Amino acid sequence: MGMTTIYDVAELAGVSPATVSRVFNGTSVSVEKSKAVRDAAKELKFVPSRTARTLRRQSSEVIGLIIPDIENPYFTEMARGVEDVASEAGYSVVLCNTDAQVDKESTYLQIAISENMSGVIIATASEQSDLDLILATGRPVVAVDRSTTYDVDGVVMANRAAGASATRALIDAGYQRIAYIGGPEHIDTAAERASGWRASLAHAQPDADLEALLRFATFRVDGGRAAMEELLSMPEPPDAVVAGNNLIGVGAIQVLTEHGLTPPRVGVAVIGSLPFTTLSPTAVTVVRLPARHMGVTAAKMLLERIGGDEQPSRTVVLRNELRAASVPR
Amino acid sequence: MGMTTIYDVAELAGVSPATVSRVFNGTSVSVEKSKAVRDAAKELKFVPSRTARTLRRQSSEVIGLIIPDIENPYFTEMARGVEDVASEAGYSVVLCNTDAQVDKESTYLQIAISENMSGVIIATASEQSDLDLILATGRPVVAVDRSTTYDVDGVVMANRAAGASATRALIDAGYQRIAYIGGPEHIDTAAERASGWRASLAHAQPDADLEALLRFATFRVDGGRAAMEELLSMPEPPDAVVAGNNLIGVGAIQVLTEHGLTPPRVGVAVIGSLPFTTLSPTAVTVVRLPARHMGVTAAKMLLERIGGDEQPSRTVVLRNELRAASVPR
DNA sequence: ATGAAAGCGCTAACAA
DNA sequence: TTGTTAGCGCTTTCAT
Repeated sequence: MGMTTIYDVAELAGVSPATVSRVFNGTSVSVEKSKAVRDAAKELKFVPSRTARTLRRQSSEVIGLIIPDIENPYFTEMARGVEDVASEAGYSVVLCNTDAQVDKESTYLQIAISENMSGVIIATASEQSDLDLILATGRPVVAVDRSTTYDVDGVVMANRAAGASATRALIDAGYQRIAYIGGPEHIDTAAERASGWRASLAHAQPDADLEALLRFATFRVDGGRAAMEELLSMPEPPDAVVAGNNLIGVGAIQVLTEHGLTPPRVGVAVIGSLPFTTLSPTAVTVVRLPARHMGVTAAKMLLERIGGDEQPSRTVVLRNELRAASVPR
Repeated sequence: MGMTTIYDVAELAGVSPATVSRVFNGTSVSVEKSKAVRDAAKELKFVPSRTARTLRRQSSEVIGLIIPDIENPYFTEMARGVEDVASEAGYSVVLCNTDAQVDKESTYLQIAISENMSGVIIATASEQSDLDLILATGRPVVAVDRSTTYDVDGVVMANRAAGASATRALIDAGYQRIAYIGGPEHIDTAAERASGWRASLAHAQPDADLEALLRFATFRVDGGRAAMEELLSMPEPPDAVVAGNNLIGVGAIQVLTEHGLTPPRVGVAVIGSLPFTTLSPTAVTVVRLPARHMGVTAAKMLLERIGGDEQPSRTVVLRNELRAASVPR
C-alpha cells in the first residue's frame, strides 16, 4: 500500500536515491549501477511518483484540453489530434468538458494551475471567458476554434469562407431561397459563418430579404431541429439551408427527412463533417473542417511555447475543403 | 511566476500556515481569522496547490477513465455520465484513450498510480489487459462495458439479450436471411452479442447455415463497411443484417445506401444508438444501450469504494431498450 | 483554536 | 560519476 520509493530502490541496488533519480531521468550513471537500479526497480515494481516530481519541478508533463462539448465529434476529433502530438512528446492530456458554462471553465482553469499543468488548449465557452488568472501564472495558452481578446496563440477555421462557399455551392446548384441556421450569435465562429452566408447570398440575390431566412440556434442537434421546423412552417419555406455546424446539420436533415423532404429535394450544406451520417455521401454539401489538424497544430504550438519559444503570438487560420453534393436536384 | 503559497497568505493575514490550511479544509478556525485568511487569499489570488496536497495526502481527487476509442459516441456518452457524477462529488476526471492497444493502456494505468489518482474506471482494451499492478496498490477499479477476469466491480450491458432481441425484431418483420456483423471475436461483448443472434436465429430457422451469415469486423465504421460489402457480394446475399455496435451499423447502412438498398429494403438492426444519424428514426431497429447510465453507475460504485466500501465485488448488468423499425418493408 | 515542525517522494545544487 | 542535502507546498500530529 505505502508506495515503493526511490529510497527502497536505492537500498536494494546499493546506491544513493539521487542515483536512482538520475537513472530515471537519463543523466549520466555508470552502466553497472544503472543496471543494478533497473533490476531493483523491476523487482520492487517501482513506479516513480509524478506527484512528487511535479511538486519539485513546479511543472508536470500534462496539458489541459478544455472544450465546451465532449459529445460533439468535432471536438473529439480535435482531441485525437492533440493527444497524438502530446503523447508523442511524452505529455498526457487531461480532457475537461465545460458544457459551455463559464464557471465550469474557470474551475478547470484553476485546476490547471493547481495541478501545475504545463499549458492549456482551450475552446472558450463564451466571450466572457476569463483567462487572466492562468495567464498571470505565465503558463502558455492556445485558443482553438474560437478566437479570444487575449494575446495568446490561436488556431481557427476560415469561418467566413466556409459560410460563403457552402452558400455558393447551393446557389450554383440552382436553389433560390437559401436559409441559414447558425450557432449562438454571441459566438464569433457562428457570427463569421453567418456573415459568409449573408455575403454570398446578397451578392447573388441583391433584393433578397436575408434576415427572414436567418435563424440562430444552439450548436446542438435539438437546436438544428427546432430551427428547421420553424423554417418549414414559414408561409414561403426555403428550398435550401446552410447549417452552421455539424450537429445543427444533423438536426436539420432529420427534420427534413421526417417531412419527406430528403436532400437534395431541399438542398443542404453543412459546415463541418458528418462522421456518422448514413446518408449517401453525395446528397449533401459538406464544408470539411480539419478538426484533427486543428488539434495537431494547437498541440505543436503549445509544446513550442512550453519549450520556451518567446516569439509574438500567432493565429493560424486553417483552410477548409468543399465537397459539393453531386446528386442532381 | 513563483506561485503564491499558504505562507504568503499566512503572512498577510497574520496567522500561521496551518491556519490557512485549516480554512481551506473546513476545520475549526475562528470567524475573524477565517475572514482574514479569505481576504488575504483573494487579494493574492491564491490558488492552493493540488500537487502538494496530493503528495502529502497520498491521494488526489482525480479519477482516471480509460477507454479504447474516444471518437466513439458510445464512450463519450458514457464519459458524460462519469463526469457528471464525479464533478458533483468534487472529483475531476482524466480521460485516457488507448486505441484498444494494451501497451497504451498499461502506460495510462501507470500514470494513474504515479499521479496518485483515487481510482480508475476502465473499458479494457482486450483480454490481455493487465490490472495486476494497479490492483496491487489497493486502488479501486471498476470495469465498464467489458468484463474482466479480475475480482473487480463491473457494469456491463445485457449483451446476449441485445443480440437476441435485435435479431428477433428482424425475424418478426419477416426477414429470412439475417446476417450478423460483430466486433472482434476475442472481445467478450462481441462474442455475447453474436451468441444472442445465433440463438434467436437457430430457434426460428433450425436448418439455417449460421456461420455463412456471420462476419467479424473491427468495432469501427470501416469494419462495418467492409463486412457489409462482403455480405452483399455473396451468391445469395442476406436480406437483413444485425450490426454488433453503433459504428458497424453506420458503416453497414452507408454501404447499403450506396447500393440503393436503403433500409428497410434490407432490414437493419443496430446494437447501440445512432446519435448523429440522419435516417428516418423509423427505418432501422435499434437496441438502445444506456451508455450514460453505465457511466453514472460506474462512477457511483467507484466513489463508494474510494469512500471505503469493502463489500464483495459486484457486477451490474444494465437492461437495454428495443426500438423496432416501424416502417413496413 | 492556534502554532511549530515533520515529512509526503522527488530533483538539483553542491561537494567530493 | 556519485552522494549529501535542502527544499517544492501542503497536511497533520503534537503541544500550547
